[in-house]
Amino acid sequence: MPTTTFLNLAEEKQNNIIEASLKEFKRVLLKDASINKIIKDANIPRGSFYNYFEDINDLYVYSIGKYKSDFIKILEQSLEEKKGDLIETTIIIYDKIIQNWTKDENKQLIKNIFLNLNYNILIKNKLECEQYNDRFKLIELLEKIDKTKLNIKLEEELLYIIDIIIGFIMHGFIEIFLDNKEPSEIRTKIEKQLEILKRGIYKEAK
Amino acid sequence: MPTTTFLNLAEEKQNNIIEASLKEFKRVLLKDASINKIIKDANIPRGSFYNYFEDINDLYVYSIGKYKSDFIKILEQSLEEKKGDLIETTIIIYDKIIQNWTKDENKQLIKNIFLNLNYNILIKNKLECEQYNDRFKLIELLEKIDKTKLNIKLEEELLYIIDIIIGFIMHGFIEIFLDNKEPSEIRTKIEKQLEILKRGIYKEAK
DNA sequence: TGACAACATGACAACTTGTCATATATAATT
DNA sequence: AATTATATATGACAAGTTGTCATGTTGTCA
Repeated sequence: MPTTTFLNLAEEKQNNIIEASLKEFKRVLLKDASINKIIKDANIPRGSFYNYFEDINDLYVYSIGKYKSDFIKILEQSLEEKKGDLIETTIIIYDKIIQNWTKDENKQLIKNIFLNLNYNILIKNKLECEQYNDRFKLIELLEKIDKTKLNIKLEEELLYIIDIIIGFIMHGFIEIFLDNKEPSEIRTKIEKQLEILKRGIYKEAK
Repeated sequence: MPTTTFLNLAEEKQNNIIEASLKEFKRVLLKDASINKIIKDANIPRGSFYNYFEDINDLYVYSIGKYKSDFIKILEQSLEEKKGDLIETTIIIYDKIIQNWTKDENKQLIKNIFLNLNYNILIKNKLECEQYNDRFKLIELLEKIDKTKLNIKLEEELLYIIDIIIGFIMHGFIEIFLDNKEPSEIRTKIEKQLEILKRGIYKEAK
């Protein structure tokens, strides 16, 4: 998390720093990103950087935040649109994200964000979410899911199912950004995976 | 991949280097690992290192290889033992890996391996597998799975299912190594997820 | 023996990061 | 208005990092 010193900065100066960092995170992977380049580009002295952020990971998680909240917005809209149907929502979310991310000039940045994804970053992110109220938002979202169609016994099973679906989508994006697969091909694959999930993998219910 | 120069080295010298690297990979995450520390510890000159490996990632993937093949062995054994039952095999694999990894002095190293996991590394690994015959092994394994119990239409669906199951297990390990959750608790969770997968999530098959 | 290729070596340039003493601005108190 | 306290700015610096490359050294084959 940035320090209050950073947050008290004039908005323009904050933006300069964020923009400079995104430029760097677009250029190279997080592990190779250079604080030097960022501070030179943003025109701030070295010492100031360390007054604002703990280290480059700290800056990264903060700068990338926008893409996370974009994602959550898309999620909310889609659930609404499909009246709580989990599978249909998944497909439409996929389409919207692809539309948002693959076209524009941000593709390189998004690709790097995916490549940077490791459990280290996920944990840092998770802690941050718990500190803030992201968790509450998640619960609100869960309540919008139409459970009447679902074959679940306990509320917690819903969380497991969502985990599985997120896995499908994430894996799909990886293939698009890294293996340069066609979004349409991956869409088909995800649809098939969802079909499997819908009907179950065992012939007779035990 | 190491150069042939490295592979022609006396076995003891090779081992020295691998051991030194594992010591370093145990100490810190890959992104912070120091080639300097490794070459000093293995007592080889700087230039030699670059005669043997392209960079530290190259060395990492190679050094970690043992754990990967351990995993594949456990997989083969377990499938045999459970006569091809996919779900039962999953559970027993989980138990065996936990037994193998959580006790001994390697826990810190394994933890770091998980933390290092990112799609960057996965891709590097994937390319290596394709180059060698790991892919063939996978196909052999697939043939040992008892498909008579499974509700699948096409062979390729089996691959999707396996992806899902690997997701469960990986996620479980993360929680054990990073959130310090109890292996028994995670076991229960994985069993529940498998149950969901078995029966499907939708009430009526479409 | 000579010639060529394969490998070993460590000095070096060109970076990196995080710290810290010092300077400056802003606010609070006398 | 003068003094004190607090917050912020700054850049030189130590201590590290990596990859390269010219120069040795060794081994093999004609």
